[in-house]
Amino acid sequence: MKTLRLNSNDKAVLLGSRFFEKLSAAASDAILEGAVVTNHEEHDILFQQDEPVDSVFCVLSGLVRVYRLGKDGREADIAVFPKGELFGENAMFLGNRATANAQAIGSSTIARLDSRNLRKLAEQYPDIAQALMELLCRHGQMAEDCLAEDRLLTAPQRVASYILGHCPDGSTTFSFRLPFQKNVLAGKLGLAPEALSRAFSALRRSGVTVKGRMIEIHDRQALERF
Amino acid sequence: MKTLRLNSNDKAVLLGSRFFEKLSAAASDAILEGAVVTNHEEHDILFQQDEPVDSVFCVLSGLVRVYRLGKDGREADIAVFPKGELFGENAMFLGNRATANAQAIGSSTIARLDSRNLRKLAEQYPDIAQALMELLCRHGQMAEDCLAEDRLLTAPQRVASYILGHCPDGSTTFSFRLPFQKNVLAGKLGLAPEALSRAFSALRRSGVTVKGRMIEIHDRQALERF
DNA sequence: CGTAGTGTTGATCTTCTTCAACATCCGTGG
DNA sequence: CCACGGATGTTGAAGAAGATCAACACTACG
Repeated sequence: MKTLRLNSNDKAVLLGSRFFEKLSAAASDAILEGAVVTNHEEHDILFQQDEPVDSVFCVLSGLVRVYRLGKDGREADIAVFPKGELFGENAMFLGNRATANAQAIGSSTIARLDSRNLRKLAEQYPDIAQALMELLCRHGQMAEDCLAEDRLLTAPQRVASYILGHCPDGSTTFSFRLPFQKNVLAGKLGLAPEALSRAFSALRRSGVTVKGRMIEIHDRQALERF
Repeated sequence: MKTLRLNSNDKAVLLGSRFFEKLSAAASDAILEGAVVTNHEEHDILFQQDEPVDSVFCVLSGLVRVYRLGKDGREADIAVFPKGELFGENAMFLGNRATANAQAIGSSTIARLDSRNLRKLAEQYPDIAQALMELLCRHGQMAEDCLAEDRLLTAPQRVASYILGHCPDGSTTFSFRLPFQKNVLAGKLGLAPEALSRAFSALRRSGVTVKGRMIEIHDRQALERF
């Protein structure tokens, strides 16, 4: 795999991300010092469970799916990360071993930040430590949210919840475009693609229109009650 | 609720916990400065979703269940914490609001560490920041593990996995006592109590004996294959 | 225009929940 | 010490929710 230096656009994406936004320029520069970029085709594997990993990753373009493998080869998605999100930071605290697999969805550009460096910097800059804690917390929260939704909600309810998550608070009517294929959404929600399809059918009766990747919500309240 | 100072036993439990073990005495003292202890009966609520929380908690004795509530009142366990475990640290990074509920299982003693103080100390002592990151990472990992197991394993497989988690690596035969009622285990595994019961029945045919809270494994390999 | 990839629908099967009945365990008070 | 009652756990039967498999539709793109 060819590794490149960051170009200015890469840098802009990184600095605009949740992780970097509160950091001083000095801290950011120190982290990005030595960062590299790789390009990936659809389905490329970025790292695999139990293998050594010495970077923290950031999606510069495209999408990354993080998942675990079952003994039978089935896959369970843990998270899907869009442009601007850091991931793979867990390995840093667990002996530099990945606890999951990561795969590019569509062709993607990925930045790699040296985790040893990041760790050292976290000792030096309290801001970086703080940013790392917030990152870990967000990711923990994401997993807990998923777990709770899986256990409390049916498939159509999970889909409704996902849709509502994209819907600004005030509005009763709203529409948006899915940021990825339904395939991927199904995985993220822990559903078979067929189940997602059926869930959309069920929601259609509650004022949700689905055409391709476009979702229209005609009655927010109805969805919330679902 | 009556709040007490830490007694020497309380301190011993805290200092022996995963979180404190790598900290210097100075750091530990600084954190425990101003810590208080509360006693709770079974089912007491320690904090509730969306309510302000300004402490990080530690179980000194007993057990604590962290869970979310569904719209219909159903509950989904996120985690169960035994003696010596810190919890509730997420609120610290999310505007001091709890994102879940916490409840004592059986009568329990709980330490409360001021989160504002802890946060300040994390800036000052890199060790503390490091310990916090490891805590967050562990808890995130726990949630991801649960999520993956929920999605990849059937009820008997999840129970087998739980049992294997208590079984030292080398042994083929092993026995241990459940650290809590089956009720609680069911919740932790995301199962109805009946499903847990049936899972134990299924495992009995693979060399697992269950009598009260005692679990005996007669053939580790058989369990792993399950 | 044809083909591969993606999504939908139907039918069936498995798994788990739910509800109800029953069994077992345990502490309390007679 | 025994008897009782409540809590806890087990078992059975019915039902709901999803998974899976198969067929088909739609779309995109060469």
